[in-house]
Amino acid sequence: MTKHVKGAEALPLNQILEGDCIDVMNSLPAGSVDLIFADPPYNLQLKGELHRPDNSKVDAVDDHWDQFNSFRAYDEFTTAWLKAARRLLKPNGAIWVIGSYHNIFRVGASLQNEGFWILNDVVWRKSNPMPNFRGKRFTNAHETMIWAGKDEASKYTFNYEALKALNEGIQMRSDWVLPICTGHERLKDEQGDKAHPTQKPESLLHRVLVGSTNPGDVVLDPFFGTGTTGAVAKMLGREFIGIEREAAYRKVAEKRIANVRKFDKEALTVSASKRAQPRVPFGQLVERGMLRPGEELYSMNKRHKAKVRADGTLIGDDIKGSIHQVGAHLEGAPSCNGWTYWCYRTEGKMVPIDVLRQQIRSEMHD
Amino acid sequence: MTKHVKGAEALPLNQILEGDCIDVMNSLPAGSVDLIFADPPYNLQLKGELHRPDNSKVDAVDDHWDQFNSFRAYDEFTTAWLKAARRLLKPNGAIWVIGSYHNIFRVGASLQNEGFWILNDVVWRKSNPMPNFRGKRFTNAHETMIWAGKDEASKYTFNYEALKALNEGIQMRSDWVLPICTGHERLKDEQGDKAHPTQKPESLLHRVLVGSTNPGDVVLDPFFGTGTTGAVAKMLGREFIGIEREAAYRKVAEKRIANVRKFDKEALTVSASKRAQPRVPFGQLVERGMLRPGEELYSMNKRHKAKVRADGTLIGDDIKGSIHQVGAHLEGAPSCNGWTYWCYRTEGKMVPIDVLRQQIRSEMHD
DNA sequence: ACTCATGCTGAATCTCTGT
DNA sequence: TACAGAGATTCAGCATGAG
Repeated sequence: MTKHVKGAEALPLNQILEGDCIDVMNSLPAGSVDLIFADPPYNLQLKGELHRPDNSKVDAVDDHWDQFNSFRAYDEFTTAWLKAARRLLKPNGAIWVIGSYHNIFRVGASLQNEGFWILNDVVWRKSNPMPNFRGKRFTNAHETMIWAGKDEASKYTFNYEALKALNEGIQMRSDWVLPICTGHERLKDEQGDKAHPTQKPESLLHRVLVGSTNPGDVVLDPFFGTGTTGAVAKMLGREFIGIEREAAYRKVAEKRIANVRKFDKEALTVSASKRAQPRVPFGQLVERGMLRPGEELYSMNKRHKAKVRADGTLIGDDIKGSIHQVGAHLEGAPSCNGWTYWCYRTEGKMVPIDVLRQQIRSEMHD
Repeated sequence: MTKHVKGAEALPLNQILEGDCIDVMNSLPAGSVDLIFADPPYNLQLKGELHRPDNSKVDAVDDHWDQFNSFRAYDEFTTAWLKAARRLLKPNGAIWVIGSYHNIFRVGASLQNEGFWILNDVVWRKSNPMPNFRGKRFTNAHETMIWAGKDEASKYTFNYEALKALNEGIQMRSDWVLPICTGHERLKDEQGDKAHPTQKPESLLHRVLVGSTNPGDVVLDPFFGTGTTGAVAKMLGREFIGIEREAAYRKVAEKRIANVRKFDKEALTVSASKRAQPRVPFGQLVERGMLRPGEELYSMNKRHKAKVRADGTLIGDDIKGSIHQVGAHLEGAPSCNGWTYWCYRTEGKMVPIDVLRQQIRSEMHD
């Protein structure tokens, strides 16, 4: 356990800071965190946790009024920690918040009110939920996570290809089927009771962190509890900052994280997006003699052809321009990826020109 | 189409009332309705056009009724119709509201503020959602419904046994897998285009009405559209009241409901659908910690090995990809079932990874 | 009659960089 | 900061028509 650092210069990485999360967050430098994962409390009875600015006492009131007041207190608490969290985020940072129907609607509305931009709501579908014993409602078999950018303009991190790979080649959906935290993973205290009432499974954080951070990113969890976020961040080679008020939770989390080993570097390399690959202008294929000026290219569907010019543009029957422009014009389409649209002839076969680009890229890695 | 009745004495049953839903609701007698099902505008805030990778244009929901100037304007609208709706409910009445992440958090918070008591949030998991075409977010594969009683004391209707029967003898959960409305069920206008941009599937309303109403109950839908609520209510022997502003939608709904026949009693017994073996992506074994990134897998014939990566892909000597791709490449085969090809080492023995998949599947049936 | 290939569509807040 | 241009991007289900 480490006291948090006063002053804005140093970021206390891979530590669990002690104290109230709003105070601690306000003591850290603005714009320094890549991702926040938050599992806020939603026990409306514990008004002490709820940070009402005025400690005004509510008169004896009917249930409805009292309920309204506890919602209002919860909203004030939510708004306060969200403001502090948003200040900490880098411009392209993002936040995840998890909750149930008791609090998630208030959290979501507050997120929007504070200027966060919701990207998805993601449903954690529990494969082994507790049944509804009295048979009066549906089995409460899911929790809701909200993923939001710092603002509408944020260029948030989204490792599309890695998530698609995790899902065996199909784009990852907004509903995730994962078991609740049980067995060996569930931390126990010295009496053998569960150390924390709502410990989240590491599988959930694995998917969140693989999907929305890169290795080396700073991940902050203002309601750290027994440290699932920190443990998974360490495994995945991300830096974490935890904040937790309760000494008992901090103690369990410290021990837990000390026992975690980071995965191999090789294992952490994740399927990369094409967007991250170096850009190769089409003209290079001509300069390098892979294609010759005057050579003809054919569209995938074989309905069109065009000639390569020395400057790396194409000329068709009634159009000249880039590989993309000519393709789009010929197809009457708003846009066209010329790399996959055009083929050249070699050894009697038609081969997409993207193969030549791949060749150049692989040479660049040598 | 019938004009709504002025005066509080008579309830206009099984009719579609014309006009703004708040005005019409306020003209009906208080405390007269058992259930409200509401599918309000989602306030999507779409900006530009969106094209599929094949360049076809997505038919966006850009209707005038979905336009609001601000969150505040949307909140005022929501609060107003919820107040009118709550007045109409009998003391033991309940409400369902459906929405997406664009609006559901604001709707949920307003419900709580107005004194409704949330019973469950229910997730409609779409079996065939529209993908995310640009690869920038998760597939938006679900919508959220909130089920709430008029107040905390309401003795709401919940047909536990009927729902359990619908679910092959297992308690109904808060996540429902149902397909979107397509094919013959999707209503068309005279031009053959979809009659309504957001028609809901009858299966969804079937489950809502079987679960939370009794035969003869009065069900009100203030955003009636093309009348799915009315059609299913009629089939199930419930009374409905619809409210709809747009004449075109009312016309389609009238015709639709006229063609609906109430089910025979036997027909209400739903045939059990055979459950397919759920697909388990290999990545889940990694997320769940059954295999660790960096761990080595061995081929059945022990001639090859490969390392697990954090995104659920494998990396071999000169190849990376899915368990199937890497297996096929190493064997020089056109395809390979990675589940039976790869083994992991545990307690000195080699065990096929398919054993781990079976473990996950058995958990899913609990 | 049956299979297979092709085409269309669904509540969607859906790009990034250089000039 | 607005604009232009490069270039990256899809799953399930149903309808239609060819073989």
